[in-house]
Amino acid sequence: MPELPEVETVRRGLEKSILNKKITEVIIKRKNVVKEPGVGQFKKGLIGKKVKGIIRRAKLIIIKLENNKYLIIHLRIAGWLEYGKQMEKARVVFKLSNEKYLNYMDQRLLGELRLRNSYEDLNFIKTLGPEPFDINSKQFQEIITKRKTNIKTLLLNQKVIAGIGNIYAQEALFLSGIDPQRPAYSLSNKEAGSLLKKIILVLKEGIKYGGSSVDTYRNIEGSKGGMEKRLKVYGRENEPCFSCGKAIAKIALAGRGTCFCAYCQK
DNA sequence: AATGGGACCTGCGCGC
DNA sequence: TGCGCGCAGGTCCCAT
Repeated sequence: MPELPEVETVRRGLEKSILNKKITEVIIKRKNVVKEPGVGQFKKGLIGKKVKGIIRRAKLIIIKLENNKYLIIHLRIAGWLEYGKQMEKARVVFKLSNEKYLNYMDQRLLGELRLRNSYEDLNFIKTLGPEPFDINSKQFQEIITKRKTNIKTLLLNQKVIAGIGNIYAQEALFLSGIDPQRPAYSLSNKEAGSLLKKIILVLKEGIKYGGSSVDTYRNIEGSKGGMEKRLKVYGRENEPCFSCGKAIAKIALAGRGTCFCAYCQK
């Protein structure tokens, strides 16, 4: 799924659905998705515990429990969480004290669940860059203008800036009129400032419309997002640019599909 | 130090 | 219809 807006949408949904509910049962159908601890300890640490908080950091959902343990969920590419009835295709099911279920769905089995005593010390989290909302344009300039990689690939590097993925990177670059292939250091201060503004704008728009359901992503209620209809370049190869009308191009950067308008983005 | 490619998985759509 | 291939919202590991 799941880039920052989708994960934030999930976080808000969880806050409404499972906060202060107790986990009464954990059914693990695919034990490989539970990365730590072992499935026995995983269940034992969760069953009978009340949910005390839902945190998002980058693309991670962090569920705080009353025993001060944290359930850390990374949805990776195809994961989502669905609340309500128990689902047949769920990989892990959490039964709650109100007789409802939280289903961990993940067609491709690339997602990860962890139960830990803390989350800040998880290596991935420790090495994350700042949230886009937490930096100003000067800090953003300092981050990107030292780097040689193309700007689009840099935006996907979670250690540089956290939460942006392949959809929103392409959208932000289109909105700021910057060619995704440009070396990061070649951006002027003005361009860097504009890019950060557009990143924040598009992420906020994504949150406002409940995320993008390009493929498997669903919100807590199992519904699609509304943002996928508002995307300007992602998934629009050969379709007309909304600004100039010429065909949207698609190239690969660091192995990832990248759509952009070669006329509007310089 | 930083970059690119492959690996991890499954399922879908496309062309032949 | 059936099959093989390429591709998919993310991140890690390894060789260079």
